[in-house]
Amino acid sequence: MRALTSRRENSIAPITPPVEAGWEVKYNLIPMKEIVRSRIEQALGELYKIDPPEFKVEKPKDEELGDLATNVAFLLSKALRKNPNEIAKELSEKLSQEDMFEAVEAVRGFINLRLSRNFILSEFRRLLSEGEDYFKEDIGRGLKVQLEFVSANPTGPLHLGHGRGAVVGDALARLFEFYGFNITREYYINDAGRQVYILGVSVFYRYLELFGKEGERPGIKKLFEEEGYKGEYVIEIAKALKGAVGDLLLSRDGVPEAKERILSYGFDFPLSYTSAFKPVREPEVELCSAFGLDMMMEEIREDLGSMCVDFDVWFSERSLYERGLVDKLIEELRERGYVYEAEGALWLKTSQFGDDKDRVLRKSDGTYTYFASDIAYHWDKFKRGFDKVIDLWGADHHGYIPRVKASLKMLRIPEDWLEVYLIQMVKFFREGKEVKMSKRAGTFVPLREALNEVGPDAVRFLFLTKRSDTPLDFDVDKAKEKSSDNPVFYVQYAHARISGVFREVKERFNLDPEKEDLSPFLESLEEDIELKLMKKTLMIKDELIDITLRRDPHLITYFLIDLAGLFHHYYNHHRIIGSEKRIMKGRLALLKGIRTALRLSLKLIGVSAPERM
RNA sequence: GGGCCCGUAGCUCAGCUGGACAGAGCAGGGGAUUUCUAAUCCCCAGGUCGGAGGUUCGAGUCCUCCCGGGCCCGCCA
Repeated sequence: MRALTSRRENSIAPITPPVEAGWEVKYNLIPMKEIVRSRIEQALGELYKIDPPEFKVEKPKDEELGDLATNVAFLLSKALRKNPNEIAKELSEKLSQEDMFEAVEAVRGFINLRLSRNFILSEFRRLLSEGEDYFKEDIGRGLKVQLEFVSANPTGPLHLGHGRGAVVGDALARLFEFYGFNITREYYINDAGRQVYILGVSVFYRYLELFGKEGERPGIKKLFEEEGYKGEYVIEIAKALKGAVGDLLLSRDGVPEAKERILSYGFDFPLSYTSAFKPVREPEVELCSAFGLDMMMEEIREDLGSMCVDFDVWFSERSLYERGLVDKLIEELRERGYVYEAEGALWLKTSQFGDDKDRVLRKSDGTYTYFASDIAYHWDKFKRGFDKVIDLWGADHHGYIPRVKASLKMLRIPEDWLEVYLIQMVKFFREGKEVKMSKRAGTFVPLREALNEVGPDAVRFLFLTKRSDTPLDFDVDKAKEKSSDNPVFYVQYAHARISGVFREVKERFNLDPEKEDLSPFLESLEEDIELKLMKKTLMIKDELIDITLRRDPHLITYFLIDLAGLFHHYYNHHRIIGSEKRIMKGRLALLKGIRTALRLSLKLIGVSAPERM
């Protein structure tokens, strides 16, 4: 996911180790890279008596070089008027006295650090005793963050692109929650405006069709043919409607009775729009709208639910109008001098704040634009006291960002309060051919179809195998394959294998690795790969924090595949059961730590961690 | 015409806010299993990072231009 503003602007809570805290305290409070950073900073202070620059601590490209490396010598070379390599050498010497490092080496200006066995073992023991809390940090400190995502129009079923937004948004929400943010997941329902009327027309037309009477309402027929929703689902709604009300809606007089019938019919989903229904101009069409909205929202909720995505708030656009918030907003903007009238419409001077041109708030026919209610919506979010709002929009809305940002500036809302990320389209492939999606023609591939065929775990995982602002190809046939082409199974299998070993051990040795404290036996592990596995597992802490601050949840799938791969390799080359007792126990401890990391990471992307497969 | 995004191995994509010889999976070829699940593992191959300049000690990464692909540019939602 790429930020629209710079990463620095976007960062919520940079991890700044408390200056006054001693090393022992930090040792227990911050991720690996930060622990190392603080050691380097201290060494710099002692050596050169200077304020350390903004340097990097990162994994070297080649693992052979070390566990971590820093570029600090390059950055200091100007200030100290010294050759980077010379600085690196001096610093290496200093750092090698630390017992957390096994080796510190200066190579062409880089400083490569290898963590000591003792340090890794002590960290891993901590992981075993703390479980997933080991990876946790209170970065958010309760900061109120709202994540608005999906927000698909309730005029049709969710398609794959919405599913992608749901998965990315939910994963972000889970990450933020894990790191101490107070998260609200919100879905904005566009239940106002013309599209809702068109939904009603479409449902009503299909309803008439069921009685063979569509020809009797030429106005409805024409509108349906020109603008109606042609998808199969509209027919389903019409059928359900007919089931509940019979032929009552064929005459306008039947509308009040029809409403009562729907409410008492025994639908097992909430009928909030139907309950609130009040006839205005075309009661039969409007009742169809209300019932259509109820049924669509139910379907949307179900689809999201089957991917384990749920929202704290389902926010109705209509409610903004009912509360008079749109009018109030326009009044507010007018007072600030940003609103003017031209050609019978009401305009907002967004061009003053970076938009290409001014935008219409109220059309000359007196109705409001979607834009108007959307600003009102964000204004309302601000007034609800969120410290930060993150929106995930479909990529086709990208041109919309400048005008929303401009209007927020007019309302004196801080620039970095709103972050917007774009979710790119998903192309659907079946048998190697693309299945085109078009809502109007009704040929789009609903999310439900993919979920039924492929299953929620694979769908979620696959949606996170690519950065979300680039288009994604979704190949159903591949997704269904239970092969290594499908990385979700590869990762889940690693988890299932560990669980399998634990079951076996319980049975054969009456030893329960879940309950028993096996951490003292880590000492008996002497293979390089075992140390490597520990390091990789521990470094997940750094990865997860990074991913959260960068809002790049797709990277989770990459380190999962990486960790699972190393584990599978290990598993194929080393016996756990059958090795010497103390080694077996050490290996069980190792597996337990790995499993904790796998479980947590899978949980954060909402994928299940099966005990067996 | 303007704006946004993308262009890395035959294919699908990573590349951690400029750093050390450019990575993974798939596809292709060859091997491993009487053992804790073979949905696994091991070995082999492949790229002038779309092109050209520039900034820098250092560029796949930043800047400019060009080429190619996608999306968006409504008093639609």
